[in-house]
Amino acid sequence: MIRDARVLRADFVPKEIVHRDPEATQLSNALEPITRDEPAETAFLFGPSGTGKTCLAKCMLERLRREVINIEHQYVNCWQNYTRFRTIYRILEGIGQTLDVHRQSTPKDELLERLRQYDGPPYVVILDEVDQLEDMNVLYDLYTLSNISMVLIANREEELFARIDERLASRLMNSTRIQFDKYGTDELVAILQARVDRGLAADAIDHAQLERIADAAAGDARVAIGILRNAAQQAERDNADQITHGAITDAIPDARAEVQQRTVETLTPHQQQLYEIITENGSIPPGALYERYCEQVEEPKTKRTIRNYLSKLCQYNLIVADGENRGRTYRPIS
DNA sequence: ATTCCACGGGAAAGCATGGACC
DNA sequence: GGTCCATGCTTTCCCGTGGAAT
Repeated sequence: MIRDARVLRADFVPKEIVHRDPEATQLSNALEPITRDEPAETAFLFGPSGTGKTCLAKCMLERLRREVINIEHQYVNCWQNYTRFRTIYRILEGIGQTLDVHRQSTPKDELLERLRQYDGPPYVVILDEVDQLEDMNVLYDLYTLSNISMVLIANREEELFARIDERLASRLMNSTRIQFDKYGTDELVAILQARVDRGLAADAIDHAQLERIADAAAGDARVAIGILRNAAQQAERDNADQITHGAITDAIPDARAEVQQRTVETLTPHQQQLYEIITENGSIPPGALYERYCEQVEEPKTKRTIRNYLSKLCQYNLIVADGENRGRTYRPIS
């Protein structure tokens, strides 16, 4: 049934990107100066999740690396590396400069200094989920490094630029901004088909079934591929050589929940407790929430800390805060 | 008008980590 | 080994702001 499990993974980067030609061309144009040994234009990729931003960025850089012999690149997920230090650390890692960087020998900006002294082949950095950075000033620092080019990925342009300060924003005026829209059903089917061809046995699944998956995924390729993967794994467990209708039906809620579940697991126990209280109640005002939390937890943190947690949960799209100040309530994301 | 509650920025304290030095 | 120390990160404390309830 499953011939190549890798292509069913969400983070698999195909050689050819399906249905993103205009976007690919724009990105390619932004990166093109590199082939002349000049710094690339800063490129922004905006769009909802599962629209191929990360995939396209990785794919294009891979291609560029094949064409231009000499180029370094590094992918940094700012969700996991949201502090200034970690972001820069990861970037240094991409050029193997971290080995002897240790806390003690790292006065303030030794890290950035090292990047500045970098003197190798053109270096392109992909900063994914860049809106998760706690301090956008890193972008300014990175921008001032002429030997490093950036591809920045985020969901919403306005929200990101609202957090970028004036001087950086004005310098980014001439950057390339590429908008990604949700996939249509046909496009999703084509994406799924490509994975099926490479990853599954022939006849494992038919066109109508792919359409059904595509519909359920509502324009999100990551979800679509997740459904396909779960259904295929189910079929494999059942020793079936075809994916059944039932397997798909079962896989749909799983795939949606999976993304959220993974996020929840990255939270601390206290944060998870808060999230649990909120999901159990559906909607709850801050006062009651804090009370419940104190009841359920051995050594409760301060209210202020809980506010920090809550805003983190909001950022992670696990909960929403309705209303301002006094009238605020928290509820789980639907 | 006053009190109450919550928000969120900033400073400071606390905690864990891992090299330096003995 | 043991102690010291700089650093990054988390948590707490302090406080100004602002809307809602009294």
